[in-house]
Amino acid sequence: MKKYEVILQDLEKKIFDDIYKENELLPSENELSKIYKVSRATVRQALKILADNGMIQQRHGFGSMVIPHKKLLFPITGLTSFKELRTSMHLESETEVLIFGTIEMDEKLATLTDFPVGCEAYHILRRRKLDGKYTILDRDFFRCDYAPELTREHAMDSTYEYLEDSLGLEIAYAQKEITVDFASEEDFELLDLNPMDRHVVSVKSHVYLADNTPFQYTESRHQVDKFRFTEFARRQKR
Amino acid sequence: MKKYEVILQDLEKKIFDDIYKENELLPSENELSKIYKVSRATVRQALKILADNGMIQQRHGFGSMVIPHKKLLFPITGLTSFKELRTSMHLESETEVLIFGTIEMDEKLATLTDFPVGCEAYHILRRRKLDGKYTILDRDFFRCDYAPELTREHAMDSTYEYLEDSLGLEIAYAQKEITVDFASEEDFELLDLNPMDRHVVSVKSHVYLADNTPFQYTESRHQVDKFRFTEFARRQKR
DNA sequence: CAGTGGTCTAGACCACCAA
DNA sequence: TGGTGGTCTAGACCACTGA
Repeated sequence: MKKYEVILQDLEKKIFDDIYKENELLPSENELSKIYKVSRATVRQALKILADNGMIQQRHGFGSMVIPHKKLLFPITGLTSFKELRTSMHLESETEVLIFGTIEMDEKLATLTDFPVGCEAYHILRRRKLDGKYTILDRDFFRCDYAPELTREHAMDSTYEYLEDSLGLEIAYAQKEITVDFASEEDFELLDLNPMDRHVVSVKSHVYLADNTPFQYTESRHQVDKFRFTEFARRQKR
Repeated sequence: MKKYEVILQDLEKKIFDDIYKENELLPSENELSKIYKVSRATVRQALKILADNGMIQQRHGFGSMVIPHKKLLFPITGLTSFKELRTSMHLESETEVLIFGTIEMDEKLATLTDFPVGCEAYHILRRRKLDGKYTILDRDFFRCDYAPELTREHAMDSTYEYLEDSLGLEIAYAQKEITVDFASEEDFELLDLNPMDRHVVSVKSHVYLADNTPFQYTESRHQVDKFRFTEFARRQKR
């Protein structure tokens, strides 16, 4: 493990365990570099990540203050799969695989997914049950050439676990879009929507590998009253 | 201007101007440090920001590749005010100030805004017209003790310009939450909602200053079919 | 004022990638 | 294997905060 990762995890744990309390200062960078016996640059690398994740607020000439976090619930900033979400929220849930097949990208699908025309992809439709109600419908496209031998069983469980741990794929980043769309016939058919609801929340994601290959396209359709998205955002420098 | 900022802006411009093209590599860090006559660490500081903003993808042992960006529309990651949004989208718009007053925080309001009980705050209600329709309703609370002499005129224009440029307030970060709520009577009264629509998209933000003071609370209510949120997200390291 | 974080340098070694 | 980015060091100077 890298030095800055050790420091990062230690600081995270101490913040979580209230050794460094909300609205109080961490030891100074010089002190931390003595404590961990590393250079100040290494300490700063760990602190930068804490700041990016909204755990501390660094102030020039003053110190690094712990941002209050106890009142916050689950922060979904970044790529978060349904399974991670479920476990972090401690909710009962079930996943049902409705479609598991492959499909070739025609012009229209290629534009949607950002895959090349003619590329073969897995097409997976999954339904998620939360608190006994069908709440989320996930449609996924994975490129076959990068994820060979993906099975129905992987789809039931966590696909990402298989892709990252077993195949060693490096998922790098995603471009997401959240909109509110009209509920389709399929939505009404497969989800427990309130008949009065005309809309669902749609979360569309293009997912890319470390080499910029478009690898996955997902659309997630949520019952409107069960949807919640939170974000920690730092003010853009101008 | 700091050296890394000069490099950052130069690289941004060259990416935007297609001198460094999509899916091609930037010069290596060693080359860049020769080009700009700085240390490699300074180059890396600029590259880190480009990577955070989704402009490049860095790969160990390979190089920094320009992420395709031409197909992307407006990215709203971070704190983006209505005015910035409007100008970046080149949309016609108007702002109307419906309420401009002050209010003292009782127990309930204090919990909502995260301000201390008894604290005095500006209460501003604004309506935004897009393409001739009333589309967005913004309710703002600003702490009076940090923003003295905020006027109706500031509210008509950009409040952030006044707060940051004139008052020198350092807005640091925000915690945002997006949900779909039932449209209230007020929403129906003040917005051009489709009578069939029962919902609006609600974006709630707590905004904090550099010293962690809760300074602003905003709720923004959007006509569902006009709402769109996009995000660039890097995969969490595990 | 002494102490803090922000910027920057000139090195070093390593892990990774493509050829 | 040579070049790449990732980590790390030991310094330096500066700008900012609070007392």
